[in-house]
Amino acid sequence: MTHETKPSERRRNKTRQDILDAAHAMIVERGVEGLSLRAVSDQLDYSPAALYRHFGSKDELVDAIRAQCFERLNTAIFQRVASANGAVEQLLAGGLAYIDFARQYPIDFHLMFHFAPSASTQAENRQTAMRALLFLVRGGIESGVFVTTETYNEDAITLHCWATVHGIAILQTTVARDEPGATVTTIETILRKVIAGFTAAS
Amino acid sequence: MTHETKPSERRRNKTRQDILDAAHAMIVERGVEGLSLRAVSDQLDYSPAALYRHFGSKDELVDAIRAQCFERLNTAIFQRVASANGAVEQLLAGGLAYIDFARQYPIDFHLMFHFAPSASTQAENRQTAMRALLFLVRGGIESGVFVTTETYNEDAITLHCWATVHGIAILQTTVARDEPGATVTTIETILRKVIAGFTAAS
DNA sequence: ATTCAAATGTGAGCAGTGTACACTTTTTGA
DNA sequence: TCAAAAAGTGTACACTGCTCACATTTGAAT
Repeated sequence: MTHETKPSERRRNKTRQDILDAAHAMIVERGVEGLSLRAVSDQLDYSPAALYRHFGSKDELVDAIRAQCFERLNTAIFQRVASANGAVEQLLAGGLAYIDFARQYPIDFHLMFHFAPSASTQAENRQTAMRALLFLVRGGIESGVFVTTETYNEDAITLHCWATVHGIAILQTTVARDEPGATVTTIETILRKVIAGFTAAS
Repeated sequence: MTHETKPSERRRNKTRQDILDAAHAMIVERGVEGLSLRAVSDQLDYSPAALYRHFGSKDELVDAIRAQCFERLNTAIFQRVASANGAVEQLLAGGLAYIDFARQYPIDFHLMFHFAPSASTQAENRQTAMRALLFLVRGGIESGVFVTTETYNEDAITLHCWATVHGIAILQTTVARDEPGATVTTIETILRKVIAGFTAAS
C-alpha cells in the first residue's frame, strides 16, 4: 500500500526531505533569520545551486517547512481530539493540543504565523485547522450540547474558540513561559470557562 | 515646559526620528524583510555608514521602531479606556482599542510580535501593557464588580483577557480580515461574553 | 576670535547573502 | 546502446549589514 512510487521519485523525495530537515534544524537552532541556504548546502555536501533543483526560492523552502509544521500540528490535534469523548471534552482536548504544540515547539509555532508576502500554502493549511474546529463546534451544536443565540452564533463561537486558544498559545511562546498564572491548570480553567459559555445547562 | 534641550540635541533627535520614519515607512510598504539600510540612507541623502552613528545595528533600529509602535498602541488604549466609565466598559474599551489597532496597522502589529534574538525593549513594553490590563482587572475586583474563584483568580482573568484580545487581533491580521463572523459586533459580543464570565451578578 | 576636541558624515571595502546560468555528470527509459 | 532528462557544479552578479580610517562640521572653552 506504499502508493507505488518509482525509485527515482523516492530518491528525489528523500533528498528533498533531507534539505527540509537540515533547514528546519537550522531554523530551530538559529531562528528563521539565521537560515542560510549556503550553510544548508554545505551541511549536505551540496553546492548552493543544487537546492534550486528542489525549491524555486528560499521562500518556497521555508513555506514547505511551514506546511510540514502545520501537518504536525493538525495530526497532533486530531489524535488528542479522537481520544476524547463528547463535544465538550473534544473541543477542550483540541485546544490543549494546540497550546501544547506551541509550548513544545515555540520556534516552529512562531514560524507558522510568520507570513511572507507569498502566503499561499499557509492560508490553505490554516483553513484546514479552521474547518476542523468548525466541525467540532457544529457537531456540538447539532447534538444539542452547544447552544447558540442570534449574535453568538456558530461563526462567533468558532472565532471565539480559535482566538482564545491561539492567544494563549502565542503568549506562551513570546512572553516568558512562566507568566503568572500561565500554568496548565489555569489554562484548562480558562478553556472550560469559554466552553461553558455556550454549553447548554444540563 | 519643553524640557529644555540644547539645539544640538534636538537636531540629533530630529535626524534620528527621520531615520526611524523612513525605515518605518519602508517596512509598512515592503514588509520587515524588505527593509534595507542602504535604501533608507539613499532616501535621506545619507551615506549608509551614517545610520550607524544613530543606531548600533539594524536590529537596534527595528527595535526602536517596534518601541514606538508599542507607545502608539499604549496611548491608543489609554485614551479609549479613559473615555469609558466603569470596570466593565473600560475593560471592553481597552480590548477593542487593541483590536482596532491591529486592524488599522496590521504590519506594525505584526512587527511588534516579531521577536528578535535580542528582545529587551520588547519585554519591557509588553510588561507595560500587561500591567495596565492587570490594573484594570484588579480595580474591578477591588470594587466588587469582578469576582474571583480559587482557580479563576486575578492572574487567570488577566491572562484570559489578554489571550482573547490578542488572539482576535492576530487572527485579524493574518487571516483574511473578513473571516466569517469577524465583524465588529461579533467581536464585541465575544469580549462581553468573556467579561460577563467574571462579573458579579447585579 | 582661536583652538581643539567631540560629534557627524563619507568612501572604500569586506564577508556574506539569494539567485541565475552555462556547464558537466549521472540517471533513466526506449 | 544511446539520446534525453534529471541532478549537481562553478562562477558570477547584485545586494546586504557592517567596519574603519578619513574628512568635515560643530560646540565650547580659552
